[in-house]
Amino acid sequence: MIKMDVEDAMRRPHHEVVLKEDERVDSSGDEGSCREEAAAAAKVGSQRGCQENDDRRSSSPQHRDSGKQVVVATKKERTTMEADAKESSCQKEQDDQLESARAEMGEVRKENQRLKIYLDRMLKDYRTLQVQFYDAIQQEETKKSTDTVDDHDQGTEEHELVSLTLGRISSEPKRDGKNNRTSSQGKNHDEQAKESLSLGSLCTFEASKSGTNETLPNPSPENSFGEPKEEAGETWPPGKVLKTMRGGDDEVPQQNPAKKARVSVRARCDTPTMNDGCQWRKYGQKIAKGNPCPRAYYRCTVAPSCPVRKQVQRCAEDMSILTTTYEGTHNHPLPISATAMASTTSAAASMLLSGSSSSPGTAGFNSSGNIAVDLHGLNYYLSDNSKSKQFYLHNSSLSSSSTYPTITLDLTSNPSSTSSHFNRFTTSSYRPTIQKFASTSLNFGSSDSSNAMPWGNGFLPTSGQSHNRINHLGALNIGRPAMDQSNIYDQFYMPKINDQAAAPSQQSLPADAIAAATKAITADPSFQSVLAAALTSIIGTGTGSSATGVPNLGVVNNLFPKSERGPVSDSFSSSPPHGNPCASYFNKTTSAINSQPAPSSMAMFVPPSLPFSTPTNASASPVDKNDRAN
DNA sequence: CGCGTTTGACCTGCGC
DNA sequence: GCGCAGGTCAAACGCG
Repeated sequence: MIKMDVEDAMRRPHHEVVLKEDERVDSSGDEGSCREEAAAAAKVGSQRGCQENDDRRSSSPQHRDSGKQVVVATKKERTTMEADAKESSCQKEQDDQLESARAEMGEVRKENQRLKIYLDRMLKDYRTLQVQFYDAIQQEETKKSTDTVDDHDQGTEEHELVSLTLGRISSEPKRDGKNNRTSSQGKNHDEQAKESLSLGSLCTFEASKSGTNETLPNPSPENSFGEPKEEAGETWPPGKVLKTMRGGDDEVPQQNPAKKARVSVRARCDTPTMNDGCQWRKYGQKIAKGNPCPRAYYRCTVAPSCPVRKQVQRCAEDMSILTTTYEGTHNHPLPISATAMASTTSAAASMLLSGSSSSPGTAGFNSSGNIAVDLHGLNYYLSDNSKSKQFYLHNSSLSSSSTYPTITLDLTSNPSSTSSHFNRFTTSSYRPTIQKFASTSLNFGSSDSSNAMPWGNGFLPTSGQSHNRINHLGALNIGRPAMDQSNIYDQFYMPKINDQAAAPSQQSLPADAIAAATKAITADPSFQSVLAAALTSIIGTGTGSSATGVPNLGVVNNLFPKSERGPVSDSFSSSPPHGNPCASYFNKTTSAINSQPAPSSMAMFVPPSLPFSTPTNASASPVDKNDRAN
């Protein structure tokens, strides 16, 4: 082919050859072919020339005319020059190609820049619209809330509920006009949240929906989660900072020693610890006074300098309840599986601190203790300790943690309140119930492990199905029936992740259910918003990291050595004191936990797990009594 | 042998 | 100042 082209080119005028070669180069994109072609052309040309010369020579003896010899020589030179010219022209073409390629690259870069700008613009617009949208939604909720309260006879408890909602923007004007917030305020929240959490999550306080309609004291920006997260999560008492630094940790210096928030999570969990997606190393264990169950101390090992610690302790009165207390904020990218918990605790800590800034202990909450924190699409329903069993906010003047304001998220769920609260959503139709926490909710209260988040129990081998499926959903219970979640999951993840374990659930879904869910997703703006928020929080933070533990698209899992990203060995594996009622729990193998981390491929794409246990039973025992007894 | 856990000792803060 | 309790350290230990 090259030969034919070259021969053809030889017959053509030079410019034609150039054109032809351009075409070839363009089509093939291979500079080598051009060079090859040029070489071939030169070769052919020279051969022809030689042949011609030979012919001439053969005839030259007969024509010893010097003039003829000059003619022959001229012809020979011409042929050679022709070949050289062709070669040089081809090199020119190569240069041109390079130039054009460079120009093309430049254009592409410019286009990339433009796209980035465009994307930024879109994100901004999206957030703005989201805020506005939720404002509108909240107004609707305000209307409906009255009915909702009537529908549930645990109204009193609801007053005391606090909701931590991950990932949603719930800058809500609340039930009564007092707290109506303008969208601009919502924007502030958004920006603040971005600044403080880098999660794109927003956090606002929701006013009570109760009849008393106690509302937040008109949360000012600094009251509503606006504080830098450093204050929220990474605040350590001076002594602790010193200790940490003494210990060689690269402690983040900007911690505010004045504040140290703790977020305590109570959940039913059969496993020694809840799997929160993070890597922990146990560094101590102590029998705390008043609780025969030892308290275990864990340190985050995802990053050596990570200041986050957690304490794990069984509830003395209900061994199935595990209390996990988090301190600090991760200063490194987190595996997706850990982001939900990290952001939740961070949000809760921020909420607590922001509240305490104005009125220690309860400030920031409305007088009835209602708080809604919106994070990552997860709703946490909490209640104030002083009034409810579900949410415990204590200013630990009563306990050793007196210097640490602690917010407790009770996920043990009281069926009469939380459960029904959630059931409201889990039994709702596909159309999102525009209620207080409708669009996104974490189904902590579900008694059905297949519905519930895979925390804790969800990772037990027996619950592998739900574990894998929900895992991928990134702990997003969109506040719909479980089936919806499955569909959502399926739609978003199944095409990419061929998860065998998810198959059964998928199969169990009627086609029309899928269609309905699809329709709901595409038709319902709130749903879209929620999903968008969730996806944004996951995808939009690919750069990773902030101290709040922004997800890094799961890359983290591959960044660390196996020992660190491998199974978490959280356990009370130590032998409990003889006769210790906690023995059965402490002696439990950690295999369930250790087997929990998703396959690496999964971990890359999937936001697995909020490893809280899912309440199988409702009993809200007094909270961290065990914690504070001492 | 490396890594994580255990566990006694030590440090620190707080109340009396 | 002393004692108590929470929290941390680090050597010893165990497991894979």
